[in-house]
Amino acid sequence: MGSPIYLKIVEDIKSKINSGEIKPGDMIKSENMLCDEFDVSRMTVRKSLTVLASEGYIYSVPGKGNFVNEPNQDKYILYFNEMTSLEGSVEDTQLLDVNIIKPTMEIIFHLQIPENKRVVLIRRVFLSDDNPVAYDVKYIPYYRGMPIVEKEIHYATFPEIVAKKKSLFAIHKELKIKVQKPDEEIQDILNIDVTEPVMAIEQRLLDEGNRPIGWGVTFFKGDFFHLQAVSTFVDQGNSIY
Amino acid sequence: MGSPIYLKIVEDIKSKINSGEIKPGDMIKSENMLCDEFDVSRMTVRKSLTVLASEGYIYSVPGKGNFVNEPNQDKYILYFNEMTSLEGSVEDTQLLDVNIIKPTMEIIFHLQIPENKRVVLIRRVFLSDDNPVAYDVKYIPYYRGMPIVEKEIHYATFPEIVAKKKSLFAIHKELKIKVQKPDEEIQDILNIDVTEPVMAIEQRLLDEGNRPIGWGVTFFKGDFFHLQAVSTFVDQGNSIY
DNA sequence: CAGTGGTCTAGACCACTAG
DNA sequence: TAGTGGTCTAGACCACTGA
Repeated sequence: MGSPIYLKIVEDIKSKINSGEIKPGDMIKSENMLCDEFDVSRMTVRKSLTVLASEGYIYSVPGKGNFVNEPNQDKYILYFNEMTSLEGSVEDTQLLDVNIIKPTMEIIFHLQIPENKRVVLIRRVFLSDDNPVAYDVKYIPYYRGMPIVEKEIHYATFPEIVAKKKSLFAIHKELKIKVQKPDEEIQDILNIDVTEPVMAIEQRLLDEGNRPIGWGVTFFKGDFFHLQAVSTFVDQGNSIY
Repeated sequence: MGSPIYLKIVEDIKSKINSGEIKPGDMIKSENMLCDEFDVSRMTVRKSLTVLASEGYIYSVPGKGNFVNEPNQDKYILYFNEMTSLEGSVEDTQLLDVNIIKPTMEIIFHLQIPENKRVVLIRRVFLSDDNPVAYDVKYIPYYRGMPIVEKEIHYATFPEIVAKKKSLFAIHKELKIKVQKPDEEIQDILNIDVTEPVMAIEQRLLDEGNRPIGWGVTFFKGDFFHLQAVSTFVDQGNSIY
């Protein structure tokens, strides 16, 4: 009962959408009509419509009206973190090496750097019960004076490694998720045979200007790993707060 | 230029956050102070703060102030659709069978139904160049008069199958993504041997009241499948529109 | 208590769309 | 031209936090 008027309007319109009374593509009542219907000022109605729009229910076209959105069926929220996404989580991390190398063509492509530019290579193994469960390879463009402190790299996630000073807000990330038959190197490191499938998660980090600042792949032993995702368009309990 | 004042305020605060001038946990200027600073009314300032909050940059605590959020490092947007996520996309679908069956314990668990309730089983194979690339199994609680029309099921996605009449807005979905060694049935259907890894994507559909209304798994041949995800917290070009 | 954010009003002017 | 949404104002009252 204590809930504000604008939320009542939000609920009213949501229920009309959920029940199918108004369908995707339909125009909803105009703002002025809603003002009359609920006997409120236009700003209050607009507050409601802002909420509905930010939750993806409607969109507005200036000069025409507000319209019901197509539900975005294929959109999910995914949580991923190479350090914590493992079942039972990682107990220890083993830093295989940190090296400054000449980039391969693949690395040049992914980091979009000149051929003569050097690259920092970081290789780690994640352990659970003293058994290797993931193998992690990362490439970062090298610049003079870069602080490559083993201790810092040991337990850091990729964005943390790259963004020593930058605000993490500015970093854009892309994941590519694949299954893979382990090659000999991976079989060796993860102590598995060729029939054990591996989840390969490729991470690309980009700065504000969409310039690559890091690229890497983490190979997870299949039986120690899964991802979960949930659809958007969840009525988040009308989270007051 | 032509851009409204409230967007200038948004940009100003965003740049202070991105540059690190104000950091996660910091309180930003109070609304009244921002009114003075930009010489605008409070509603205009609040419009700006609403935008920043909806994009995840800030949150507000009544009686205290507005605070900079921790960037949600681990959150990604994932797009998935069992019919279109395959490389080169599916050219054809083969409906193996549609049956009404007695549920196994696993199905009872996932659909949260009584033991004596019957379940509709749908099995499909997705083909590309006449080769099987995915095997799809779905379970839906059976109710009398349910229209199980083979033609409809042939090319439909899971939510479409379940939500014949309901609005798709009301459906909540969960995905579980795993790699898997193919068992003999899958080897047979996808025409692969045990060394070929398989991506298993489990889908759970829930209605408005979080009651399960569908459960299923799609097994993708590894070399024909990958997923992509991008970080949230993207400055979506300040999409005016 | 003074200060904060949350809600709401009753106006205003603008640019856009469509008949 | 009438109707739509987009922006903005200058107030108001409220509940809440902290000194």
